[in-house]
Amino acid sequence: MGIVERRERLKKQVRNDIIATAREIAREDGWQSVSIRKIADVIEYSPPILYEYFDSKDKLLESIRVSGFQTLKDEFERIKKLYRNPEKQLAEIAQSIWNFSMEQPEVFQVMFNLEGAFCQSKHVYVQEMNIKGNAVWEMIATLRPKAAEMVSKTYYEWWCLTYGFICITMTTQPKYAIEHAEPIYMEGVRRFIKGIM
Amino acid sequence: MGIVERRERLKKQVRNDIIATAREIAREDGWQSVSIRKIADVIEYSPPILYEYFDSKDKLLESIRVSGFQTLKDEFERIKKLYRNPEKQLAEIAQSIWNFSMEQPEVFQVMFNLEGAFCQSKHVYVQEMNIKGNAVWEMIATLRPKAAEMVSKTYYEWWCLTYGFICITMTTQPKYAIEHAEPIYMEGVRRFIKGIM
DNA sequence: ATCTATTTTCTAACAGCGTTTGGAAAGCTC
DNA sequence: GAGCTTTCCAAACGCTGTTAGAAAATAGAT
Repeated sequence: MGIVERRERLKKQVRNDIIATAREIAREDGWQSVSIRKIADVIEYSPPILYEYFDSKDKLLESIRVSGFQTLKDEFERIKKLYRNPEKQLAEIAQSIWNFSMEQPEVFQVMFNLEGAFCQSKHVYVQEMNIKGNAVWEMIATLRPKAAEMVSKTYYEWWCLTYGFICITMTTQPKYAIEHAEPIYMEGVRRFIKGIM
Repeated sequence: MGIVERRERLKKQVRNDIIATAREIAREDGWQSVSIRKIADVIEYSPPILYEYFDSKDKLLESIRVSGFQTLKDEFERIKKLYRNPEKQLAEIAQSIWNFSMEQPEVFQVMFNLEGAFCQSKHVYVQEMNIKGNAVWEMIATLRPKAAEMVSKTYYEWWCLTYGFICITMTTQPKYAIEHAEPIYMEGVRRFIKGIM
């Protein structure tokens, strides 16, 4: 009686195809030119079918945004377990965010509404940036005992440093210049970590 | 024979109205909901009229982007003349960028394609961020004599610090939290300046 | 003042977008 | 094979940027 299972497998497959296609188009021509109809064309279905899988285009983007944040969070947890030294942990996290944003720029763009990507649901990063149970916040707190408010401030600065660097590099730099920007970023990160110790 | 002059005045007036209306709508409902038809409605003309003033919607946004960069550049020059101390100059510039971005967020959004604003013309900020004749670059160079390449690196870091801070604050922070973020930013700027002296 | 030429303006349309509706087609159960 | 359910899509709605061509308003000349 594998009929139901086969159906569900197929459903999942199509759902993945939709997301993958959206990202492919975005990667090649930018989020601006991602449309329901184009995705439908590629996955060889009619446009209304997409609404069986996502309530709206916005919800489709939201799901990409959510899984982007999840990917990062998983990375953070992995690093947290892998290294004991918070200094090392933070440097590794910085590196992993950079890599993520350069390897999957289209996801990063959706996560922060960059470069023509536009997804309404703010609640995602409001929740994800929250300090409660946040790996980076805890690392900063471990680095040197301080009042929670001070840690939050430093956390905000960290956030602006890393994401700011990436956001600006992504937005203003041509592709060939990106590898040039990376060491500047990592040096800034190291200086930042040294500065708060 | 003031006929031609009157016509040109009127033309200029309408052009300004178009830009002002676009910005108003953007400020209230976001760039996502700025449309040619809505602008036409407000200025009480039919949609095709806008094409007498701008080749396309993109060119309209481009002109807002250009004048945004021009406003900042003028500010920079003003500050450069007003203060002799490059340390003070940089701090003032940081403050003026912050103020600009918080007072005219819709312009800042167009300048960097944030929050659903999307304008194709990259050449604008490629040119504007260029180090040639750039006030900030020169201030950093004056701060401490270094090789030009080192100055450019520091300039890039400055750029990422300020615009990164603003970009992230604008994208992730609710309105009420922005005044809270400003001192963190300015403190970061001061530390940055101290760090490169 | 009238007629013509020019400029200004708008109506109507095109193609594309996200989304919804109604029903056709296919699959499954009995 | 009949009846029921699920899957799917053609067509349409209202929106978008943009263009073509006709209408209206204006300017200059007679």
